[in-house]
Amino acid sequence: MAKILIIDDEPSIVKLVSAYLQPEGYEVYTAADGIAGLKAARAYKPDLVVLDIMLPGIDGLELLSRLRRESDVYVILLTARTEETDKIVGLSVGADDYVTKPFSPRELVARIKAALRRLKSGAGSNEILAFKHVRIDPAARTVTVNSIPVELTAIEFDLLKTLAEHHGRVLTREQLIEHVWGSNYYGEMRVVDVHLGHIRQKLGDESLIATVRGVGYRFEDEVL
Amino acid sequence: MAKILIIDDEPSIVKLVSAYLQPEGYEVYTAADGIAGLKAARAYKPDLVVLDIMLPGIDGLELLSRLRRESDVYVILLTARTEETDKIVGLSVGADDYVTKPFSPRELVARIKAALRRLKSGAGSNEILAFKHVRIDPAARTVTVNSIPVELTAIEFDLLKTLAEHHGRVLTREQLIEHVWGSNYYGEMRVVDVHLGHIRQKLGDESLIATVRGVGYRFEDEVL
DNA sequence: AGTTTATGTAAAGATTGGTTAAATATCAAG
DNA sequence: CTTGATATTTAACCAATCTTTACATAAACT
Repeated sequence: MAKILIIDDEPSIVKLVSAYLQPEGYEVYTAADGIAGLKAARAYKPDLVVLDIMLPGIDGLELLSRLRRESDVYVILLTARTEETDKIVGLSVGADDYVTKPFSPRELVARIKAALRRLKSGAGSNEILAFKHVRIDPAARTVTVNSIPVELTAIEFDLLKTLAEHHGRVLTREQLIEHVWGSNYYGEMRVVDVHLGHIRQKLGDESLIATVRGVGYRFEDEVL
Repeated sequence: MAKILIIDDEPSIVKLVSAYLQPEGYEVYTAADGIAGLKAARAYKPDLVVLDIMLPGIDGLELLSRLRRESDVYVILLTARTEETDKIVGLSVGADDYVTKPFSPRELVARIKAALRRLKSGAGSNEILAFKHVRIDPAARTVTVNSIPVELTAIEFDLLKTLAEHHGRVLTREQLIEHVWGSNYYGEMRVVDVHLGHIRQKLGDESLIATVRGVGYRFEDEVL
């Protein structure tokens, strides 16, 4: 999942924010001063940086402007009060959002999520997928076989949609898990088999999903 | 796509903002003073106006108040500092949002997008929504089921309306909150469940709202 | 045949959503 | 400014459902 870098010298804040982010599945990296922050940003290539404006060594704004020279990463600035000047200067230097201390962790997490969602958008299209008698509508999350609606669970739907989006190509269990579960899944690969069994059962003979022994599964879009 | 009018006498700012907006597919019009701005607004009927408060000729606020007499267009005010007075006066005269200079083009673009998104989907249409036995009148904010009026609270109404406007599509709790509560809500997502429970209770079996487990809710417009 | 890989099934475990009730916020009227 | 009515939000519980694991069986390949 997404990588987040927190640059702040107050351990309590770093701890608090990490505690909120990690359970959500984010990879959280931290740095306690500007130099370390810049290095960490280069090393880990985070998707988002939470940056305290008050830092020992390099000042937060200075760090931000340096960061901007080499990266387009989304930066949320943490400012010490509603010092309006901080806000203005911060935004002019290139911050994407800012949160004033004291802040609610919940709000910060919400902003982070919103930002990442916005960044990621454009991933899965919402086009209707139709093959033979199978029709998949991602917007409505409905599936019909011969115009008869079929009820699928969330995972079953995502699995079928992923296969259909890559119709004609074999997808390994790992690839399917990457798409449907995301990269922080550490369970068995065999889950895929079980859910696929359920999909086949529900779609009947028209499931169009072929097994490629030793490799994975393929959604058949044409007769072979 | 959407039409945006920028009214500002500083060519550098006009250029900068245009440069950010045009690649996004917006039709961008510009005007360098108040008179031209008002004319342009009448001629092009933009969906959104970015208006600098400091203008030669007619002052920005004066222009805004004139504009308001004839149009309901969304206006983002560009103010020269964080003069709180500017903000307050601006909003009281009818601006919908404001950005302080110097600003990050990125932020301005984000706000424009957000505003247009909100306009397009939510408050936009005032058409009566009728499905099966449910009839929703956004202008009067009334709902009837089988011609019998049903009393809904503000949030319940907006929630139902939002779902009906996107009938046939699944909306996540986040999307519903974005529409009904706006983008700066940082409370629990489950609040949606509670209000939905109330709506269902009041509308009875005809609520037409389906739960899509693990995803969100969908307003059913046809039998599947 | 023997090995490997996939399928079907069932039961344990985890999530999710409906519901309720209490806490909090909002608003109008006194 | 209080009060009371109403609306909204939070939190908790529980039932329903989904997900995962495990294992037995079946099929495919060597």
